[in-house]
Amino acid sequence: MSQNNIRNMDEFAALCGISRPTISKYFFDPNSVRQSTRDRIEAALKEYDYRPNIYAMNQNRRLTKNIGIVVPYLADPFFAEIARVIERRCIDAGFTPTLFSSHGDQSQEIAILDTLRSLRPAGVLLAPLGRASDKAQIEEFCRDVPTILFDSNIEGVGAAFVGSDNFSFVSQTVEYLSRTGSSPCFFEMRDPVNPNANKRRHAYLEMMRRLNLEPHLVKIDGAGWGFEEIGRVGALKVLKEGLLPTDTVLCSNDRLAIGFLSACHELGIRVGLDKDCTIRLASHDDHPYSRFTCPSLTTAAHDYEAVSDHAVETLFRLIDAGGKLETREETLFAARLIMRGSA
Amino acid sequence: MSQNNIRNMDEFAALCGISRPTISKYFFDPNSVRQSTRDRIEAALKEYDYRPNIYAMNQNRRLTKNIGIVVPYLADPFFAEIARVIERRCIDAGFTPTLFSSHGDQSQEIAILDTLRSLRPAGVLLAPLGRASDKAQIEEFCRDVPTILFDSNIEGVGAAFVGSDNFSFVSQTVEYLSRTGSSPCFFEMRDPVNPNANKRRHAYLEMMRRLNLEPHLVKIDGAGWGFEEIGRVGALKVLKEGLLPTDTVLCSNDRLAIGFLSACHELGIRVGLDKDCTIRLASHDDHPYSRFTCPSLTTAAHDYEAVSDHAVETLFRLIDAGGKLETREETLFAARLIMRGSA
DNA sequence: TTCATTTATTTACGCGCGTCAAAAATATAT
DNA sequence: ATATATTTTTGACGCGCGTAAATAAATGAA
Repeated sequence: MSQNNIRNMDEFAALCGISRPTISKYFFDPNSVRQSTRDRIEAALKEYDYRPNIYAMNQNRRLTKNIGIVVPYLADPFFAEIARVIERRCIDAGFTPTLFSSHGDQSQEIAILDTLRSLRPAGVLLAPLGRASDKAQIEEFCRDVPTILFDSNIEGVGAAFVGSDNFSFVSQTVEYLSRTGSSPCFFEMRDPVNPNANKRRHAYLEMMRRLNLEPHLVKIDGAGWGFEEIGRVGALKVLKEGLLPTDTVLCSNDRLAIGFLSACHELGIRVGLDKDCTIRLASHDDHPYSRFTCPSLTTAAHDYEAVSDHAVETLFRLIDAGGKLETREETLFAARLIMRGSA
Repeated sequence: MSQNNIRNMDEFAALCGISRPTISKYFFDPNSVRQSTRDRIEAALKEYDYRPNIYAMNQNRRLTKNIGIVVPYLADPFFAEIARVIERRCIDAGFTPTLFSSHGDQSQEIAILDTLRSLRPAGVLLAPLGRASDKAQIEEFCRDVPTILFDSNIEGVGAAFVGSDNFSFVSQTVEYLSRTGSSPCFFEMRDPVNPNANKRRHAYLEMMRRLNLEPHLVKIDGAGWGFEEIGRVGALKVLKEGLLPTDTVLCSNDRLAIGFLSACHELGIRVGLDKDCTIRLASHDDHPYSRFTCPSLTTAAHDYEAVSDHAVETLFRLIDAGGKLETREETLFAARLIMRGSA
């Protein structure tokens, strides 16, 4: 590899002895130039390792190879993991994904949409903040940029939604818990930021009705994205004040459950199925850490791969279709019950 | 806010009745235009909400407002958290950070460096993969782009390094553990990806020497970034085979410790300070989840804020200085011992 | 071989913006 | 009021690249 003095496509074209537009064509699709031309270009590429400026490319392309990925809170390993899988799928398909985190902040989410417009992405995979989102802004963005929503739905917004079927999650955990022991109460935040939480509550109530069991909602206070701490503090209060209506607790999500476990340990309350355990605990999400808690968490697992794959696939279909889909698709994936030590 | 038909700066300038270059100047620094001009521009901004294309801006600016942030593995909450803090600092300082994760993959890390060149960032904050990094490529990148390394050092590469003082971490935990009970063995991966792990081992050996205690290294197998699982499997093996030389275990990092805890629970071994506990466990990093484990982890905490602040600050200084610093600075922050339930 | 047809390449212009040097406007000093 | 110094503004060009239309080359049929 010689000195990498090549600063732009013009210089590289000159070194090849080929006009720049032909080089440009090659980079868009290597098969679109004659084989002999392609060989010459690739020989030159080997010698001087030139790469076109991706942002200059995107400035003028009819359709870029960019994809925007937006998650509400990247410090949540759940989103970190799903982002990782999605990113890989995009790269494998020859796209250039750019990852953004709203960090739980509305103004941040709006700023990201703005940045995304500049990026001129072929498509966007957006997991909105949920309740905290500025619906109107997102709606407007989706009108301009081909967008697939995932994780958290906003009715009628975006070309499609890919997520998990909350009823499937809750029905399996409720059914399992009430079949194998006393019926569960539902442990959740009073004002959940995520719409999935509401769907899960409704699913819980509906399942309890079907099973002819009395439902108990245990609502705890707290705001923000520090769910473990919220769960811990909430559980401490509930446990200390004896407000727990049953010995079986179903948490809305794993992060709350992790906090709940922490509170139990603090109070010397044993959780699980062993003789000396007084509480059974289950939850939803199959958070990356849920198998390492003590005891490990019984939970309903997202089909991470399926959700990621289908979201990406739908986006590619949307891009191929020119940015519009016949009808707005909503795809929900069922959960898989994972029985571990906690219930 | 009227119809947002404004597609570029020209159109916006026409609507203002001001020349485009003046508008451009305004966006670079609102104070650089006359007050009356500024008022007219800002009035127009209110009416038509125009925003310049950030990537087109960066194409030609002498110095952009972009900052690249690269972490080795974003699904690790430690990096997610540090990235979050750094991102915020950059935004607050008027920069546009773009976050990249190498996902533990060398080719991915190299691809990111390539993308970063296209982005023309004013500066880059890079946490390298460590052992898996292509040192030569990173070195070359650092010659072209003002770069601060953080978390994981590469000798002589980059304008500065900001990280944690591993000796401070280990000396505090070793001192505490051996003062309050039997002396610790050191639990770590056989081939750690991260150079900090090596520094920690050396620090452990050195501390044990100083305290005149016999050191014990417990090395476990495993590759990749799934540290919890590696720790769990490794601990299971060690515990089952009775290979643990002492009842006090010091893990190289919290994620391994989380796996260790999980293994103990699986085997019915109680960890902590209570009467019925047979093992004490401590670790390093103050991982976001370490306070929610059961028992909560005694650990040596990074000063996240200080590391983030100083890294960002150093980068700004580097940018102001035109991309070169007098000498390569290495700043290490001391740890803070956090005593919790596990030891 | 010749002419029509297909494919490859080039010319010329555009994208959205930054930036220089020159011109115009304003401020300051006399 | 005039001359000088100091902003502000503008015109012209450039950044690195994409792309339509025009031209040239290669291919194939007769």
